[in-house]
Parts: sequence; C-alpha cells; structure tokens
Amino acid sequence: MIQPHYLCLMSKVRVRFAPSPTGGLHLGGVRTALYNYLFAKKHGGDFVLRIEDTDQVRYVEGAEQYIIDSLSWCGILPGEGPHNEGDYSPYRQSQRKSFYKEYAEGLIEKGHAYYAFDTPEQIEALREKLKAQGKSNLQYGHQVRLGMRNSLSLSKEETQLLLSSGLPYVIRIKIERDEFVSFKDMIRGDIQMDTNGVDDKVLLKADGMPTYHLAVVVDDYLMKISHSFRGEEWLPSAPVHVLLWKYLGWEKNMPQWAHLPLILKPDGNGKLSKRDGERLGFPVFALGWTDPVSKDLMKGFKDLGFLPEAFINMLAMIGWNAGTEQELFSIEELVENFSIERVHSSGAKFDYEKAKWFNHEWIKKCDVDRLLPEVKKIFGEKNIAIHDEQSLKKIVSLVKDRCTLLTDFWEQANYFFVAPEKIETEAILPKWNDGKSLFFIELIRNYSMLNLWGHLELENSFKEIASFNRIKPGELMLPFRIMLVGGKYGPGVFDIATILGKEETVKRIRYTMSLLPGLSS
RNA sequence: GCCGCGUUGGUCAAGGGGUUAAGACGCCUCCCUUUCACGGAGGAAUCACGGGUUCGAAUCCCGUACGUGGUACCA
Repeated sequence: MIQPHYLCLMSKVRVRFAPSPTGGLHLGGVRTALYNYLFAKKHGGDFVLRIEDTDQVRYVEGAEQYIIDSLSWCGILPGEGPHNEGDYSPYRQSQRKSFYKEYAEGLIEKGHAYYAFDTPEQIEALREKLKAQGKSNLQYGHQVRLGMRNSLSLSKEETQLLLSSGLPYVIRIKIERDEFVSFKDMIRGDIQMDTNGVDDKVLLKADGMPTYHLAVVVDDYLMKISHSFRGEEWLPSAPVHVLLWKYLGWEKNMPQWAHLPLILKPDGNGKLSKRDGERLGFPVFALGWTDPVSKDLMKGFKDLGFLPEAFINMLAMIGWNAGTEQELFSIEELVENFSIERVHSSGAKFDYEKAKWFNHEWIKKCDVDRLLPEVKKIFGEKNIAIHDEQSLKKIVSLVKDRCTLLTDFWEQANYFFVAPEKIETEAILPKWNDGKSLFFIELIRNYSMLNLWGHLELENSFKEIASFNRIKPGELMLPFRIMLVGGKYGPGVFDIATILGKEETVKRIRYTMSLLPGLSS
C-alpha cells in the first residue's frame, strides 16, 4: 500500500559541510544532490534545496550562495531563487529552534529522553581517565548514565532546581539495551543492529540548536520527506534515527532510506577529501572554492574546462550504472534511466582520467552552438575579441574532436587569431633545401594572386607548383603546416589556410622563410 | 578495542548456481590520416583466501584477511 504522502514525493538535499569552517561542496555532496534530483524527477516529485545553517556553515561567508551556484551550474537547480523557502518554511535550523525543543521535551515526557547537566569538559576528563586505565572509549549510555548528572540519576526536585538555575544542559535520547533495530535500505536491503553499541546521543545542544540526529527526524517529518538519501557514513547512526521516528510516534511516516556509497581516494586510504585534489592534481569541487582561512583558491571542474553535462554524467556514474553498455547520458536520460536499486553498495575510487574522458566525449557530442559561448569565454580570457562568429564556428567544428577540456581550445585554435610565437624550425631544417625554398617562393607569388581563396583552389595550386618543381606534396605539407601553426599539430592545412585568409597565410610563410636558410647560390 | 558496511583486471564495472567472465578508462600493437587528433581492428590484464553446500560456486553459507565508515554538545 502506498502511503498518501508517498504519492507526493519530495526529496530534499541535505548538503553537508565538513566540521572545519573551510567547507566547500565537494564531489560527494554534489552527487547526493544529483541522485536526489534524479530520483525525485523520475517519480514526479519535488526537489527541494534545504541548506542547514549550523554554526559551522554560518561561519563561512557566502557558503550558501556557493552551494546554490554549484548546483545551478550542474543544471539541477534554477539559478534564480528563491531557495530555502517554500511550503514548509522556515528552512533554516536557527529559525526552527522552537520545534526541536518542543519535540525533545515531548520525548522526555514519554521517558525516551532526559536532561543531562554534565559539561563537555567533565565528559572529556572522564574519557581521558578511562583511556589512561586502558579501558575502551566511554559511551554515554546505559552502562554509565546513572553515574552521571542527569534527570535520570537526580531527583525530580534537583532536576527542576538545576533547570531553573539557568545551568546549561543538553537533552539526550535514552537508548534501551538489548534492543534490535531493523530497517530497510533501498540499496543494501534489510539491516539489523542491536542498540548495545549505540550511546545516548545528544539531541538538543546546550545552545538550543539540535544535533543532526534530531534535526533530520523532525525536519523530515514536518517537511513530509518520503525518501532520504545520504552518505554511507551515516549508516552507523541510522538506528538512532529509526528509534527516534518510533519514539516520536511517527513510525508510519518514516522515509525510505538509501545510504550512498562513498567516493574514495584514487590511491586508497579513505574518503576523498578536498586535500586530495591538491595533492593529486585534480579538482574535487564543481566550482572554485576559496578556503576562508588560508585564502587558497581551489579550482573547480568548471574552471578546469569541464562541461556541466560531462560533470554530472561522470558523477552519476560513480556508484551507479544502467546495467547496459551506455555510458553517455544527458540529464534527461539520467532521469529516465536512474534507479536507486542499481546504486552500488561499495565505495568507488575516483578516476580523474575517466572524468576527462567523459568531457572529451561530451565536447565531441555537443554541437557547435553549445560550445560557442564557452570558447568565446576562453578566448576572452586571453584578450582575444571575436569579430567573425561564422569563422569561429568553423574553427570550433574543426578542432573540437581534439579537445579534452574546454581550455584546450586555446592551444588547439590560438594560431587562428595570433601568429605563433615559436616556429618549430628544427622539424623543417633537416630536410630543407633549395628546391623547397623555390617552391615556397613560388607559392607566395601564386597565393598572392589568387582570386578565389578556398580550400580547393589552395590545394590545387599547391599541388601544381609541387609537381612543376618535382617535389612530392607530402614533403611540403609538414613545412607548410609548421609555417602556419608553429608545430606538428592541428586539422588539415588547407582548412587552416582558408580560414586564415590570403594576407595572413602569405605573411606567415614569409616569416618562417626568413628564419630558414635562403638559396645557396 | 567495539560495532557497521564492503571485496570481479591497475581503475570503474556487467553478470547473482552451468558464460570462451560483457563493456569502459588507462596501457600496448596495427590500420586510416603526407601532422596531431577522431575513427577502426587487435592485445596484455580479473572473480581476496580457506572451508563447506552442490553433479557443478565468481554467484549460496561460514570463517579469515584486507579495505572502509562510525564510535563527539561535527555533519
């Protein structure tokens, strides 16, 4: 039986920041957002961006806008707001403090939670002491809670007194021992854990803000979230959340869970982190991110010349595939083909080479009009203004197959706009002779007088003069190419010369000739 | 330490009792191209280990090893 609210699917992105105030939305976060989006779209639901404004996030200026910009670039969020608004507002945790407190206190009344007055310092000291004795980590749970300062160990009067004295306190969940919690994960199937390893997690912090544990449950309930996707690192605390749904009496409304596999470092040893990007030379953010502390700018996929289409395609394929041989998917095709059941349960190492391959494929696949604004931007950054859009289109279609990154368009096409600075004469010199000198002198004369400047005319003249001078055209192609572009690369020489135009072509031949030995007589 | 999750070529992976164990990236060879790419053909390379169950195990079960995550008034 489908519950009514499941028919009105809503999926929410819970964008997560690293605890340090130097966050940034990295690969794992964007992928979670992407899977949320794909799933919601596929099932006709809504995709809601809800940014948690915990202390850490607020600390980073511009972080919210950065998240919005990142997801907008990926095409899974409209760039224009409003975000963090909607039918279930307010969305900011700081504005929902009263809800969390209300439910936490309700839990205490039902005997599923309690007030605790121990300070973090006291607990820390106890941990240190136990560690010194060689005992395993202290868990604030059923073993020790009666020995601590809380509303379970204290009398009602003492508790009241402490509460009214204004002493800081937290609210902790009371986890019963020897209880089995089982739930279904859409990716992993049935999961069962006992509660003995789970401690009495703090639900409401001393500053009145909820911890993640309380916030997910309360928000998911209030916002009628039907499916909750998050990283695998949350699996160990899932029992706490399931228990909370039960204790709050909302079990029937509990969302379906999916714990996404982790994206791992390419060289092993753990989750991919932002440091790995710097260390191994690839981006880990969609958009560039400036570390608020060190002020270091870490470049994003966008800055390195990735197409958003390629980026999300690549990202979607980390941990999921359609089960067919298809690897290239547009966002629409992803929506159509995505299924949460086909998401893997094991982590995948990130492979930058493969990421680049996706981009290369997408550049080849995209039509010229899609590429044009991107290429213009790249040339703009090099202070090259584009006057003739038609010839730029020709240039783009000529060179796009050999560009892996958008930035490659500069290396592959700059010679159309500026004469090459360095001419690889060393590649011409060994086979250079008077015959070739004569050929090019004649070519200059001939080309200068051509009325029709087209591929066919250029090639015909070239070959005629070659055969008249008894030189194989093949021996002349390479020198000619180097004269025009500076090195041994690029599309067909006559295509290049056609676009370059008469004046520029002749000029470049002349220039290189001046670098080469003249006629020996 | 304890608890959870995982393990198919170097990497990403399909396959979930009988397959010559797909495919992709990367690497190598050749063809095409009088350059570089694109494209095409081919190659090297894999079921972590040990026990079961079974006529038969990469596939199911149990152990071990390894990896990874959690064990915070962080998310």
